[in-house]
Amino acid sequence: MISIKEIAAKLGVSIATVSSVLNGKEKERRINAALADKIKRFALESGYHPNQVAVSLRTGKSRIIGLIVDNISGAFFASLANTIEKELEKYGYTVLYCSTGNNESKVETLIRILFQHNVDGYLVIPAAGMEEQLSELTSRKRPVVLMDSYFPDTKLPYVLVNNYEGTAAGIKHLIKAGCRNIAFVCNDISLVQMAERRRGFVETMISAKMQVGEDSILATPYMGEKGQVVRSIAAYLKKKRPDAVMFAANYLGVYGLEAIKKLGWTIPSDIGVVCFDDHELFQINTPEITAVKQPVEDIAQLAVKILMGEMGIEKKVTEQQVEIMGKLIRRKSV
Amino acid sequence: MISIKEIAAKLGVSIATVSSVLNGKEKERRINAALADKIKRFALESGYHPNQVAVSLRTGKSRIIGLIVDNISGAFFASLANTIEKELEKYGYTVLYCSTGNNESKVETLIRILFQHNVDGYLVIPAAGMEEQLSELTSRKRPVVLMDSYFPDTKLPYVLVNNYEGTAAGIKHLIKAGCRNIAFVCNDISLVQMAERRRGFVETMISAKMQVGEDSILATPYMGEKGQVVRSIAAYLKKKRPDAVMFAANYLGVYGLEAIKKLGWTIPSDIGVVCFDDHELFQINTPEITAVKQPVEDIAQLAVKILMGEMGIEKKVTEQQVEIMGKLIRRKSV
DNA sequence: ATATAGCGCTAAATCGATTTTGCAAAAACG
DNA sequence: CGTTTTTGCAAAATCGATTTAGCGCTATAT
Repeated sequence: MISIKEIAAKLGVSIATVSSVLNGKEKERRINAALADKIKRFALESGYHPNQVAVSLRTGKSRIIGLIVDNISGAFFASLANTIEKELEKYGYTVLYCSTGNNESKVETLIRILFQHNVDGYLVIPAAGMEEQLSELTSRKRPVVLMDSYFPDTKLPYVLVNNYEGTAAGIKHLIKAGCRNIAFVCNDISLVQMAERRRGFVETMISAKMQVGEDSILATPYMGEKGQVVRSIAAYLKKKRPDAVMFAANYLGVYGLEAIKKLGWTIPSDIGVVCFDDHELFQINTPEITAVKQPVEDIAQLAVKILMGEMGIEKKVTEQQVEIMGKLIRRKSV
Repeated sequence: MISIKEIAAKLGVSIATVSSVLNGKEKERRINAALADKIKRFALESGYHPNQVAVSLRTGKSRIIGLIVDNISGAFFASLANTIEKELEKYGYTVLYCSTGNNESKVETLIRILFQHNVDGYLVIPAAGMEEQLSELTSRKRPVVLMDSYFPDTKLPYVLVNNYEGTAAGIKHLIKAGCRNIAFVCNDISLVQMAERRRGFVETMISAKMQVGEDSILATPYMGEKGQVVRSIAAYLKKKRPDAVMFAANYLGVYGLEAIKKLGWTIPSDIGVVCFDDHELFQINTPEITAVKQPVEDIAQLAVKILMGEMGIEKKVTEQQVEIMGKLIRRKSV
């Protein structure tokens, strides 16, 4: 690995001159064009690439973006990460991926490590307990953009699907199909997005003048073991006997399908099904399951764009707290 | 962010003393215990953490491991990444994840970027075209460990499932269940692992004195569009009419299930099914699909261990090219 | 009597870049 | 011709750490 020092020595000039030329400041520094050319040519031929660590130490920038999620598994994340990486590459940035594994204590360590590596900006799927640290980051001029969820009390930029309208679209679809006794299965996470989906369900039902009460909603524990969740859904459905059900998350939909299978019911004749957030399985299942698909790519793209705006790499995006419409994919389950 | 310089100034000692103490070299450098304590206490109280970029520039180490894959989607990768991150955390290392997106030209750039960030070691799911660069890395004392596949011509360490034995186990399971006309569906990738699975099929069939010929194997194009692959599998099965089929990859299994559904055949009465590599869907499908599960966690753990050995962090692992047995998960499809 | 080793710490070199300042020589000016 | 400006580059400071060499003195060994 050749360094700038060696180039300078080989050409008999100072490292300052080499640095200036290679950073395109030859005009500004009035470097002789012939000399500049010679330096550029030599750098190219010798395969010189600046040591990023040294650059980072001096400039405080790293050309690295931290992507923080609680868990890497899951199609949502996979698709998100792919798009983000693709987008960031356009700007010459690399992704440093970290998962916090639902572990609050790890969050602090993690963010500190990234900060000490001069990570320039952060894309974050928020989890409880990181609010403060993320605000701290922004105040230290390390922009943060949230995805998938947000903190209601902060002004941190975010991009996510419109949970309210998405759920409403699903419910309206069921109503239009003639369902009258609609149930809603969600989990007990106290995050904003779940509350919004719930609100979408309740308000849509009310404004359609349909019956909706406490027993229209099942909130299963989030961290529950799979079998348990399936059983609780089955028990709920058996008691409630709805003619349609909407699941508020894709994993709930998957479990729900198993519950329905266990009950021996047939979709859509015995029960109509819609799920918020799509899942690979829904395309393969018999019958295929109607779902509200999250615009994952749009979310990722916009998040990157906002981040780049904050970092001064791109034109600043003024609308910093954005909800994007999801798309109802009509299949065979209604 | 307080720096070592500020600590030294505040305590009226030299930077070197602070550095020695905080790096646990107080004994070696015979630093006065009282002074050492004072320094440690002050560092703790002031929340000092060394700037990793500066450390990296000086030492040439970064405490970062690069995880290079071609594509982040897919359950295999997700599970792998999770375990790797967990293991590396034990050693105080962070993962820098990068995907090459099946793009040969990106590989070079990517590896160079990582190298310039002083990435200490590499965990790689190999793809064509990275052979040379990875060898280059090892010769520059940046250890590389491969997972999932390997390069037959290099001595790079690797950890992967025993493809031959795994396939053989699946085929034997079918034979034991009474199947006589067994088909094998693989893809046309010219990577070692697929060749091994194929060999596992053919040799097991032969040694069981069962008929096996050209028409026992379907090699579908890898990059094919989903619908096309499904159709080609369906056409093949319809013509061949086997009483059992083994799919050589989980995505082939998923497509295969669709093909079988399209043919209107019932599993396992019309056709027995085994798949190499498990998939979430296989547990949910009716009937559940028997599969040879890759020991993903074991692979990840061992790969990390070998890497740490090469980096001198742990005792060197002598067995550097390892194949781990997969596990046949008996379900309802045979 | 001289050489060596130990003490506890500091000064300075170093990693590889960027950036500010400085300084001759050449050019322009009066 | 003497002075100021401009030109074109070099020297040095800087980022924040690690690490080697050495300071000046005393105690022990040769």
